[in-house]
Amino acid sequence: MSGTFKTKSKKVRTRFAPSPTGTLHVGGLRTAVYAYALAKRYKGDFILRIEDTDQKRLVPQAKEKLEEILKQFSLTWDEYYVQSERVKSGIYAKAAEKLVRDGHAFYCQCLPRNAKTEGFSKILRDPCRDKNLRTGAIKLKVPENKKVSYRDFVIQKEIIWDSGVVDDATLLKSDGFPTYHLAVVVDDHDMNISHVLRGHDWLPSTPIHLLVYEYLEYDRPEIGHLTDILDPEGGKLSKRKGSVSCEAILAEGYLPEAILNFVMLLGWAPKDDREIFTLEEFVKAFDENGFQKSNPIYNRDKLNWFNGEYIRNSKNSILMTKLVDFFNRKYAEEKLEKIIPLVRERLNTLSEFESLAGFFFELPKADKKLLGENFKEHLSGAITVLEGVNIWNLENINKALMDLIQSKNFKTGKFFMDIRIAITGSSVTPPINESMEILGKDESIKRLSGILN
RNA sequence: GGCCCUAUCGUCUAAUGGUUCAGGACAUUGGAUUCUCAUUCCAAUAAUCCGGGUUCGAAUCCCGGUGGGGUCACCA
Repeated sequence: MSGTFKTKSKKVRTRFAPSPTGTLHVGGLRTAVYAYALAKRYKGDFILRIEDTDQKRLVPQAKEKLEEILKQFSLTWDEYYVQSERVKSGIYAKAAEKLVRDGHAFYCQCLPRNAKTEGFSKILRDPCRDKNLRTGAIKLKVPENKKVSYRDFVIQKEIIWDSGVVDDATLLKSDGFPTYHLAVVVDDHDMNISHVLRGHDWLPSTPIHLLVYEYLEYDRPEIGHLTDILDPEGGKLSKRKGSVSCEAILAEGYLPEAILNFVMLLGWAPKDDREIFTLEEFVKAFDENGFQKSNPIYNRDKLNWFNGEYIRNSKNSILMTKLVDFFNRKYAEEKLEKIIPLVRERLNTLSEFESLAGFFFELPKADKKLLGENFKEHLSGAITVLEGVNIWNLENINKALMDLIQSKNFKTGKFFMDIRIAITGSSVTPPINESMEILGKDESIKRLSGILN
C-alpha cells in the first residue's frame, strides 16, 4: 500500500461535518464512526465541525441534539468548530477573493438558478464572467480541457473528470456566506484535516473541490467516499419506511452499542469472521482497506439480533440501569432486579419489556378464549395447593403444582398454559412459576381466582 | 438524459489469479432441550448478474451489455 496512513510527519486528523438541518441518521452515524475509528486507529484527532452556512435551512436545536446523540454513542471529539462563527473572521471571503484576483473565480449577478426550471441535460455556464463586476456571488471559473483527478482511499481507485463536465459552482453567496464547496476546502485545510471521509453523494462535486485546492495552493488531504445505505424497498434510506434517525431508533429501545456495532459492519468488514465489536475494539481492528464499494441495504433483522446479543450479554445491573432510564424510572428497581433474570433472554429491545413483563405491575385483562377446556379444574386445583404453600418460594411452588399434576393426571402443558393465562393474560411469558414467586402468594392466588369468578 | 460509483447466498459479508464442489453471520426451514415464548445446541436450504476476452488456471484482471445507486442549486 501507499503508506499514506503511516506517515509520521502528518498526524491523522478526521472530521465529522454534519449540517444542523435535522436529526442524525444512521448513515451519518456510520460516517462518524468510521471517521472516528480512522483517527483513533492512528492516535489522531477526531473533529466535529458544524456546517451551518445555509442560514435558511437551520433547524433550531438541531446542533445541540446532534452533539448530544454523538455523545450517547461515545463518539467524542477532540476539537469543535461552527462554520457560521468562522464567517466573521473573513477566512472564506479572503479565499474567494484570492481566487478572483488570480483569475480562477468571478463575480456573478445572475439570478440563482433552479434545477427544476432549468432542465437537466446541458452543462450550464454562467454568462457573466465579467472582470469588472465586484458584487454578487463568487463562482469558480472552471478551465476548459483540464483533467481533474484524485485517488479515492475508500474506493481505492483513481477517479478522473474532464473539466468540461464540471460546473462553475458558486463558492461565496451574495450574503457573504460560503457554500459547502468553498467552506469544506478552506476549513479542511485550516484545520489540518488529513483524511476527508464523507458520503457518496459528494463524489460528483469532488472535482470542484480539487480545483479549489489547486487554485488556493493547498495540499490536498486524502479523500474517501463512503457507500450509501439503501432502503430495503429501494433507493436511499428514507424516513417513511421505518425510523432511520438515531433518535428514533434509540427511542424504540435499541442500545447505542448495538446500533454502533450494526452500522460498523454495513460497508466495512474485518478479515476474520468477527462480528461483535465495542467502539474501542473496532478502533483497534479497523483498517481503511476493508471498505465495501457497493451500497449495503439497511437490514432490520440484523440490528434486532445485535440488540438482543447486547441485551443478553449485559450484566443484570447494567440492564437495570438501561431499563430504568428507558422507562423514565417508571418501574421500581427492587422489582426490576427480580424480573430481569426472567426476561433478559427474551428481550430484543428495551421497549419489549413492557409487553413481556407488564403483568408484574398491573393486573392484566385475561382473554378467556385463550383458556383450555379444563381450565376450571386446573385453576381451582392450583389455588387449593398454592394456598397450602407456607413458604412461598420457587421450590415449594414447583412441588405443589407438580404433585397436583401427577395426582390429577393433568396434561402438564395444558395445565401451565391455563395458569399462565390467568396470571399474565398472555400465552407468551417468562417462566410461570418463577413469575408467581415474584408476584407473591396473595397476588397469584387473587389472579387465579379472578378468572373463576 | 450527461457525468460518476458499483455488482458473491433473500440480507451483511469473507476470499486481493491456484490450499474454494466459494467460508461466516442474520433471516428462513427442520431437529434437540422445554410449562408457553425465548435462550442454547445441531442440521439443512441458499450466491460469484450476462456475454466476450487475457491466462495452464478467473469470483478475482480487461472489454461490452444489463441491473443497482448517486449527482447535475447563491442546499449541504
